[in-house]
Amino acid sequence: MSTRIAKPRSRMRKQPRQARSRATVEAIIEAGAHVLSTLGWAGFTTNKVADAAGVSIGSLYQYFPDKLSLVEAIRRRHFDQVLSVIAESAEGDKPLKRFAQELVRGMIDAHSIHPTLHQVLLDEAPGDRGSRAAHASFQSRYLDHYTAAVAQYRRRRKDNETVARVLSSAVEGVIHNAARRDMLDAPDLQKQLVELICAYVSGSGRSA
Amino acid sequence: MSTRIAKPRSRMRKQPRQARSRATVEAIIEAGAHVLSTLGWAGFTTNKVADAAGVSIGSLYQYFPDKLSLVEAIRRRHFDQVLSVIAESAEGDKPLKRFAQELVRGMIDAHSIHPTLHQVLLDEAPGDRGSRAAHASFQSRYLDHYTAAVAQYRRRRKDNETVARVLSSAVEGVIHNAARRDMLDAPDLQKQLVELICAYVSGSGRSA
DNA sequence: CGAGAATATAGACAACATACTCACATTTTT
DNA sequence: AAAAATGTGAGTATGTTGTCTATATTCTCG
Repeated sequence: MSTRIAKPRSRMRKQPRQARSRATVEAIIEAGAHVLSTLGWAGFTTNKVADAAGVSIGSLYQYFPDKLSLVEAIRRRHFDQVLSVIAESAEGDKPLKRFAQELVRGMIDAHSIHPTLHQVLLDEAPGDRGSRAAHASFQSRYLDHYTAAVAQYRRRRKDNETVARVLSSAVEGVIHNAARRDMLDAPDLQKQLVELICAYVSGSGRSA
Repeated sequence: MSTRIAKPRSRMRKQPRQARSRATVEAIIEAGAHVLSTLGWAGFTTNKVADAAGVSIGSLYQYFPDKLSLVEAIRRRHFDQVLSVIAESAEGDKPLKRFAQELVRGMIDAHSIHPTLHQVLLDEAPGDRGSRAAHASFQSRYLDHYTAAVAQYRRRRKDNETVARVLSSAVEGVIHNAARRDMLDAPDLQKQLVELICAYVSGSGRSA
């Protein structure tokens, strides 16, 4: 009934109302992503983030009640970006090879800005109380795209769940490894990753 | 000429001479591996390690000049273990499928004790000045096993380097993902990972 | 065996880093 | 010009690394 906004209080201490403060919040999140990506969770300090964003530490705590809520905002933004990229690569009725190519390209693009952010968010940064659901939802939607693709292209029907999981973690492993070496845009690697996907999905169950 | 021992001074402050202190050092390294695996690099504090090892902080610094030299010792021990496991899975003249099975089994075994230690050591924990060489050497020997296997089983000769890299990072990705979920011993997963390896190595270059 | 040397352990402490607060300054809106 | 929103940065409480000295244990050798 009231005009009160339903946005969670735990996420932000204060809602930014003017354009100026919205820019501040954006700068903090972007700087946070940068610090997290380059220095890892251990090097992710609120003071460094405030510095990198060009704002004072006080301003940071004006909008984020604590460190975790900041990393939560970063996580949310990054996962949304990745999901949309993946989703659009996986829709439609393409032949397997085309799907694999677009998937690989999408994954590489999604990791080009902050190469190690994804892995840091997944492995190092702790998830806070309220984020479990969001995180699980992301993982689930993420896997769904793989499962759908696997179901579409694979001959055998059994173990589609497991196959999707293996495929997604294999792709992530390759992307992650390439990101660590600054090799994300090596064309050899793209080609081989596409081959791996095609070979596994189409060939699985033949030589058993 | 002198009887001075050539062991590096930077690794240990004092060489443990009595059995008691050798046990202490071992306990510290083991506790360190445990803390690193369960709490990650950010939670890896010297006090926690000393506590977990059941020794005082003073004892820890008696043998390790600083935090990095401790993580270095952990790294060395763990990588030696993994390498020996991999090496013995990859020797001999087995058919591809048998090689893949033993490789997968070996990787799973190597990660069963401290499931996430490998990833933490690779991604989170910083390498110190002197360890770059050792680390590179490990990576290189590690890749060599893959490259040898790839060269042995693949039909096409080109891009063996890249194929080995893609394969190893894919395997690591799957293992790592399973470790995070406590699914390392799910038999489905083992089977699918074996299939992935076989499909990629044997099928690569067919549908191009 | 037993005294003194060598080795090992303990934990208080100094120096520093980090998360987060608070009283106040500045800018924008009304 | 009053009020609301935004921005500031020194300051506090807490935790971490690594040192130092006192104490306990083990070894060596007459």
